[in-house]
Amino acid sequence: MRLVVARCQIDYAGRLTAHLPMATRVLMIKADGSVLVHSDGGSYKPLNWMSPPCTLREGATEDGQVEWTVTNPKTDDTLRILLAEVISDSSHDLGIDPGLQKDGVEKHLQELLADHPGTLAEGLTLVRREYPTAIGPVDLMCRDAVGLSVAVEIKRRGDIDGVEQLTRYLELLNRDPLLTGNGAVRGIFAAQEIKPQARVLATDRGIACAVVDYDALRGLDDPSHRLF
Amino acid sequence: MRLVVARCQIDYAGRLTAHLPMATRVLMIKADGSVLVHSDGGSYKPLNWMSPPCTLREGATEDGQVEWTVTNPKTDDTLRILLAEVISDSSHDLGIDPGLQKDGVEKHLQELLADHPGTLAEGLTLVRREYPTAIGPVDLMCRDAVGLSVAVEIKRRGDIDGVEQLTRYLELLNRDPLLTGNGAVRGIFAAQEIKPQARVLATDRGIACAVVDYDALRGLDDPSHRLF
DNA sequence: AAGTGAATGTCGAGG
DNA sequence: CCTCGACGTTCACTT
Repeated sequence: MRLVVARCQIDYAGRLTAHLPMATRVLMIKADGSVLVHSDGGSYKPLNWMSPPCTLREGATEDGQVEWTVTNPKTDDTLRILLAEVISDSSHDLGIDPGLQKDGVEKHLQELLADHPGTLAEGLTLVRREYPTAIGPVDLMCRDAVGLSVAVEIKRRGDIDGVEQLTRYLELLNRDPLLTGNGAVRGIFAAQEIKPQARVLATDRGIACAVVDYDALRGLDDPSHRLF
Repeated sequence: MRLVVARCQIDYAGRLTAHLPMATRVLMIKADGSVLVHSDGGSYKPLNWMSPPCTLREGATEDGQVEWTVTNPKTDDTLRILLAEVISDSSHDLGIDPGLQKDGVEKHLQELLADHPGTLAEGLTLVRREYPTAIGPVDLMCRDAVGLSVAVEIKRRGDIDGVEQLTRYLELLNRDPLLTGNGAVRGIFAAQEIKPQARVLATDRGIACAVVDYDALRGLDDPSHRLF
């Protein structure tokens, strides 16, 4: 890992072209040759970057300025960095990172709802998770109190895409006589947050919406919240 | 901008929880208090981060180790960094960045196709760009060789979402007698790359697909390619 | 290798 | 302020 603080000007050419005027920035060069250009603001996304695999070639312009050329041989992307003044340049051996452990994403939400389908609708019971169809798996296939099939689509953030997805599933499922024997398959759109447009579209299509409280669900599994 | 190289262990709690075991990493602390944790690999996304607005508080554990606590008062996200060994710690004043100038994204594709609708279908002419409807603007509204209306949806990468979007437009447009006077409004789905699933869905719905060559289109506008 | 869906997405425009 | 769609999306996982 090499860290360079420098006054520089940068040009990128790849899927788009982009230009950064001369200014002081931080250049991070990783062991795999990838390069990140950061300014003192914005969020985690660099102003500009090159993804691996790529190689950095150090050269000079006619007038003696240092110029880096970073190229990705697979995509033909190039990043040209003109260095007007190097303020700091240091290298460090970081070793291999053990990696990030995550908890609390959509998969966990699905697991929790699979364990507690009754929180979505009174009397709902799980038939199976990841119920397979020709166009992909339905998150939860359930049966309601009177024995009708219910397809549940789970999102962390519920927007129109999720409603469209569930609609496609329902169209397909409602062609299956095994599921529709007792009546049409209903849909429930479950998310931690449901956007107004998504709610309107869902309602228009007869799909129920369920806003899920992740912490409350987790509480159901937490021994300290149990009654016995 | 402060750059710290340190052996550290990190815990994040916010929309999810995440943990990074003890290892050597680069910590980037920006002027707005935001923090980025980078390892010597991966791409531009940090292993962990805190977005502004947030504040960094430097403290110590019982056993004397340095501990940083970064908090975002709005979202209640917290990042706890336990520093076992600081290898390097430097600060630099970068000033304000003039910002990035981009060229070559979807807007340009739309401009080029608006100038050359005939490349989408023989005899197609532009009626107007960003044709307004109740559910949003249609990228290009055109008329074909025999006077029928054609709605064009443009994407850089064409996947199912785009087909759904165009379908919604077509449903709405086909209720307008002014447009359907001569016959139903047709749809063209134009993208630099069309995913197989999107193509199948489009075809199933009678929507034509057009793969657009950005460079060739640009060539039509380039004086050096003109015949006269 | 290619496709598909999630993401602590981020970012910017427009209402 | 919120909502929506694009993104050099990136990323992980499946086929």
